[in-house]
Amino acid sequence: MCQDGHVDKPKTVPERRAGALTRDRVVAVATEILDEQGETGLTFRALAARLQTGHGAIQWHVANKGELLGAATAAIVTSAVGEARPDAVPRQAVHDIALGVFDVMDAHPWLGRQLVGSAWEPTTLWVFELLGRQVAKMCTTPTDQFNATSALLTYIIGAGGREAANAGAPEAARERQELLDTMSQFWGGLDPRRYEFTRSVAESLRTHSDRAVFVAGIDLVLAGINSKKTGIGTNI
Amino acid sequence: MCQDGHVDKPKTVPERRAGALTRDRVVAVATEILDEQGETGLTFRALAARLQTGHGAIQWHVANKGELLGAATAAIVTSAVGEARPDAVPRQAVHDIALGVFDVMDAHPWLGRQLVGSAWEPTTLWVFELLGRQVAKMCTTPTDQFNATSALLTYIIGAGGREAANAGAPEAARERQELLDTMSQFWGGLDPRRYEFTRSVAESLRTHSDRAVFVAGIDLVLAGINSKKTGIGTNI
DNA sequence: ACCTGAACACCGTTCAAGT
DNA sequence: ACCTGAACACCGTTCAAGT
Repeated sequence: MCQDGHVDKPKTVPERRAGALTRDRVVAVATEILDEQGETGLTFRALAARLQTGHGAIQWHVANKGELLGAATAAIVTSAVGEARPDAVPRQAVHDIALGVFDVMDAHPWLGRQLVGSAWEPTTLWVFELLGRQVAKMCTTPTDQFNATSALLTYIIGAGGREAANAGAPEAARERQELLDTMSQFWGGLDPRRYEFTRSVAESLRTHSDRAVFVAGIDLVLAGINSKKTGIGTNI
Repeated sequence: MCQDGHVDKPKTVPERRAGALTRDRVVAVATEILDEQGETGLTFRALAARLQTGHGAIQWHVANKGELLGAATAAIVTSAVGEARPDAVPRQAVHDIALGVFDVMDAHPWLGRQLVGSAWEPTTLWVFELLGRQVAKMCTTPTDQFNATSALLTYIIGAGGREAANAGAPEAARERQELLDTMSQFWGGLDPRRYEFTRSVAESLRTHSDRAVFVAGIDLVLAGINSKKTGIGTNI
């Protein structure tokens, strides 16, 4: 297209083609595909097609698919959870961290399963660290701190996994509210003898906000931590 | 081998071969393979080989792999979580349910990922129902009950997913304690400025029991529920 | 009804070969 | 060093054909 005359380009960018193939670019485009088509849509061949190269070339930058998914996960989550504001009270700081992870899991539904599957990868460890600093202000012993932080981490990541499962449900095309209406009606029609509780919360299912329910769970854990500190609620 | 004379067999068992191929048998053998080799080891071909049939035959009984995994999951979990003892206090009953799921996830590491991935399948819904009945004795409004039960379910299933991730870690062959020692040493050697908290709980990691940490998390949520009921701990 | 096995489309990964 | 593309082994699923 462009007529390329003899222009003295500054030698800052030694690119060899329009978009040089770097590991970052591979990961970025992989994230695009993941967001559009989910985990099953991401193949080395689809990735190669979009990057306009052979699929073998990609594997020079990332060894295998697991590494590719891991890198995409790390890039997103790390930038999502920043340092806590130094003046924030522990509860607020934990909210910030938890919701940071939650929102990013909501925006990239494939993230949930990925984070669940990676036990103590650097990304997970960093979230653990950030949560732990706040928990440390609320618990006395290291063991209590370890337990409480583990609980928060397990809950947060578990929520993401379930969010991902919901997003990838049978009819993903259907509207969320329409799906909740159908499910709520199903719950309401269950056998009262076997599903007395589920029936009783059918309306809550219909009107609930995933995010609000998520935060409510965080607050329950935090309240549990706090009640333990004050010595109240230990004998339930 | 056996000489088959004209024996009048009772016509109770119309079996056509030693082990007739039923859906239950397919699921049972699939579970065997899953326990031995994990999710990647379960293929229709491997299953067919062990069942001594063609791999197409299996697909007459179970339509696809998802259904196979779902059936295996349902069979195990349903039998693991029984009805709660009527005389148990809520906390004890929740422990029974939660530990029932945890132990079965621990025995079948592939279960975790499977339960995380199935959002509101009958199996999950049943655990939700059982948990909810106990929570209903501790919370007032349906919304609080819904939120609290969701939190417990998310935590329990999330824990199973992370357990599964740990079991499928790089060197699965290594002993658990050896792996914890290595990890603990790594945590202890982290940069004190970036990982002050993680460093401080390195010893807790080394000596912790997965099951105890799991229960501690359950108790935090329960304490949170209780503190909300008593109106204490709402302002953390 | 239940079972068989060939065939199809697709995948991750490897690797000899290029520049 | 970076990239190419053929080749390999393997998978889930389909389906015409048998009993």
